[in-house]
Amino acid sequence: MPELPEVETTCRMLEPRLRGRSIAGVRVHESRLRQTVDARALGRLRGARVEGVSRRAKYVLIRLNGDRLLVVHLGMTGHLTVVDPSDERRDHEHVRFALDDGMELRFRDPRRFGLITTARGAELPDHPLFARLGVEPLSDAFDGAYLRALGKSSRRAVKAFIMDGQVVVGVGNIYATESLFLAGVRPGRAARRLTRDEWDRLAEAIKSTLAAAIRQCGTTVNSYLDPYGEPGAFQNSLKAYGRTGAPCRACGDAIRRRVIGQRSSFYCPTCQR
DNA sequence: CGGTGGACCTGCTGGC
DNA sequence: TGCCAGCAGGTCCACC
Repeated sequence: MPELPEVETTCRMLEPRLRGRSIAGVRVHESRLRQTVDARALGRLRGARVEGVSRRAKYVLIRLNGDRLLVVHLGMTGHLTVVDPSDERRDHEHVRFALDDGMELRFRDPRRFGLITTARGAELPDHPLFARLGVEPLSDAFDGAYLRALGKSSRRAVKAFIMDGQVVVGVGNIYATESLFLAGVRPGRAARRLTRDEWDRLAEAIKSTLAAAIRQCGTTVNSYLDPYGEPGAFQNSLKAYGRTGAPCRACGDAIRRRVIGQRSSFYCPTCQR
């Protein structure tokens, strides 16, 4: 499900429900996620107080007192919610945290591509999950010059290049597809063939697409739901993703589908060069 | 070294 | 109705 806008939405909605709360108990029902869940490490968080909720790449960082972090990655189908403990536990609700206000934070993930672990804030820069991550696309460090510096000698398809988390984080299949449409660049172009102008347009397209999707609380094409159980709205604004054969909203030509790097890609053969 | 292909999972959809 | 193939928002690792 989740790319940067969905993770950002999840963080923003969790923050007011978690900040100031303490963890009263932890239950792990299924530990076989992307990484095996360390139930003892999670259990040591009992008594910890939530200071805030933030995001790095597609990781949710629940910041706790004492420089501790509860780190959650939603994978493809992960979901965090705060519910009443009397709500019947659903299939695939793998971890539950009792909170001191009587509510419960639950992590649900049918495909189990997500992960949930602990870390120290100070160690994040050297942490194996975080050490090699690229720049945040909404930061000033990310622009056309940055993309070009890394991509100008790469033979990879530009779509695979911008989905590489060591280059820029948070850009998954939907937003890579939409950003390339907005920039007018075909997804299969070799990165090193892009012009300076195209790199500039692509960086700006990534920023504006992600920002617009955050304003719409993310994209729900399959299963994504925010912590209140509500879908996003950006699926109504998609111009290319999932629109095989449908008319391009700009020129009317039929949108095409092509697989690049084992991922479905969609583009307009007229608007994208 | 850069780049690709497969692996990890469950669930849904569409065709027969 | 049942069965099967193909598809799904992510990441990691082995291999060329």
